[in-house]
Amino acid sequence: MLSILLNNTDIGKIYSSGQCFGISQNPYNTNEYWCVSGQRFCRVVYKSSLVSELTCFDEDKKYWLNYFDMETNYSDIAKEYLEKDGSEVCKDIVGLSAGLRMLNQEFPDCLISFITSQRKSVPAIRTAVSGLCRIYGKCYNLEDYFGSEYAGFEIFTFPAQEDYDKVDIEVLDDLGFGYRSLYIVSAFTALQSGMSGEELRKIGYLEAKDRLKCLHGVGEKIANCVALYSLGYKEAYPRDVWIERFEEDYCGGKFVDELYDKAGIIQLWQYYFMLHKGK
DNA sequence: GACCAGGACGACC
DNA sequence: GGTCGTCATGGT
Repeated sequence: MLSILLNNTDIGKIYSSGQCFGISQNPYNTNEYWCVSGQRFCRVVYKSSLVSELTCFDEDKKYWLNYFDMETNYSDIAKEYLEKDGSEVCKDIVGLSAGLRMLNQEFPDCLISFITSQRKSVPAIRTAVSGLCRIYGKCYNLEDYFGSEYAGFEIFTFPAQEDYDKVDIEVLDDLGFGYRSLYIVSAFTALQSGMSGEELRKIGYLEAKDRLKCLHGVGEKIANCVALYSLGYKEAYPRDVWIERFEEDYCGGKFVDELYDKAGIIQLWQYYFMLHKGK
């Protein structure tokens, strides 16, 4: 295990930004978070408003630095936003978003999570996805890697490719997926029969989005979330109910996302602002 | 015990 | 092309 300090990173804000449902908070220590991505996991501890500490396996260091998007300079994007937009509110949005980063998620995790997300609250999405991992993922005892103080703590990774065909619709029903169970099973079938993040990253944003929308339960919004959060298409600008409220309240109806080649990151800030302003 | 949830879909017009 | 009722269940 190795530990690294992540600058300009607030894991608490990342956790409550609605972009990822594979992060859990230690109920006994709310400064401590556990991240699952694919078949990997790590610990991240909140140190201060601009510093978090990552602890992971030595060989996964590069993976997690990319996962937390440490190469991207967010102040450049903020500067462009402030210059082009010019409204009063974008100062508040940029200020509130300090330390918030956009995670580079695994394609399968992201696809399944956001199909689950429709008509569900964020806590309910977390419960359902973590249940899926508990049944079909691999179990790790944290005590083995982080010491005796973690006796009894277990973590479950996302299901691996070779286990996709084991996913059963009745189990999903029991886990509370509701009417989305059928969507999830067919998405796993698509993943197993060749649909991959690698290919979707090659064919361009619009073509990738069209292919995603061919899946049952994937419409414009979810396709945009998957394109943005797991395929690297930062121009994607998912419009959910909160962004529509934002556009109505602060933009006279529409935010001109076409002005920005990384509009999706600005969308993450705006979404976070709508959920946390005045708190 | 209502009420709503980071929407999508099919049936209609 | 647009609108509208329906979808199954967990949180609050």
